Amino acid sequence: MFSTTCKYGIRAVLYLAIKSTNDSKIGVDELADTLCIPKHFLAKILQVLTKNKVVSSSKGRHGGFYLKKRNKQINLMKIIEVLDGTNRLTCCILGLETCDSTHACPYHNIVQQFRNDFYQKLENETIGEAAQRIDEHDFNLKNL
Amino acid sequence: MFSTTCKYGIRAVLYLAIKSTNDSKIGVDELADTLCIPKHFLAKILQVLTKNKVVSSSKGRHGGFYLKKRNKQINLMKIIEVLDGTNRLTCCILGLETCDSTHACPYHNIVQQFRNDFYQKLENETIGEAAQRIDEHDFNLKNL
DNA sequence: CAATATTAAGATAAAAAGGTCTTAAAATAC
DNA sequence: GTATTTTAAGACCTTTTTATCTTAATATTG
Ligand code: FES
Ligand code: FES
Repeated sequence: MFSTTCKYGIRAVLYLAIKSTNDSKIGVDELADTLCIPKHFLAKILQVLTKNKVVSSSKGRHGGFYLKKRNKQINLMKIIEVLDGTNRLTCCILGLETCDSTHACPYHNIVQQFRNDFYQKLENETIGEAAQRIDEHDFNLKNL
Repeated sequence: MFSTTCKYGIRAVLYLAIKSTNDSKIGVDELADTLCIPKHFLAKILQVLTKNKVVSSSKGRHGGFYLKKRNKQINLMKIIEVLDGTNRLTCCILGLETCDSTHACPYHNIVQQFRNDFYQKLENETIGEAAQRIDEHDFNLKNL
């Protein structure tokens, strides 16, 4: 469904949304350590996300990655678009060229309903809202 | 969700279920051609499926791949197990080590309901039944 | 300004997935 | 039995994905 890159990216962004503030940024080391993600790989992912204005960063002492208010208003789908492209979520589960109800494969109908819902959630929920939801329900982001 | 291998495999098996009989087997060439799948790659996939008794084959003149009655009674999940392993469908969508309600990631609940349904379908529907359903509703298996 | 901490950038490597080719083996038809 | 057709098997190549490493740039602190 998501590439490993994208899984790492989503988890990192959500973690930042919960734990970082403008005054307390988080370094790649800590982030990679906490979330059990290969450090250099995560660094690269965060660079891409930074370049695409999904996360913010600052260099030097007490620097690190963090989310500005503006970043928290971005919706989750944006992360996926940046890291995986949009096609990955919408293409036919059996790999057929077209995926729509007029060329439905045998599993299209079963899959489509769910995908619409999931898609909606990803498009309508901001990073900030997701973070809040995670906090409230104590959802998991780490490999414990 | 599925690997390319598995997508090809599923489509090929379902096509065989619809079109082949004991007396009219289908060669890799025709199969690959019809379904737009790289020939040698498909051959390899079919070998694995044959070795695992999901499809049947015979060599020589008028040989090819086909499904025996027994093959048609196998459920779809078997194909996936053979080609992708079972883990791919059940693991956490964010890549966390454990995926269950007590260690739910932020999307576990949204995903789990669908996965259960899909899983059920794959486990409960035999290849023969799927073929019949495809025939009835004219579902698509080819890249037209 | 100098020392230091940290991201940015990009080259490189390793592993996995996807795809091709060649030869062998088997079954059938003649 | 021989020629032919077809799968079986496995070596090999290519591309994509995942992961690592090195150096540069930049900001902060003192
Ligand atoms: S056509 Fe296969 S999922 Fe839509
Ligand atoms: S814990 Fe993430 S999908 Fe189940």
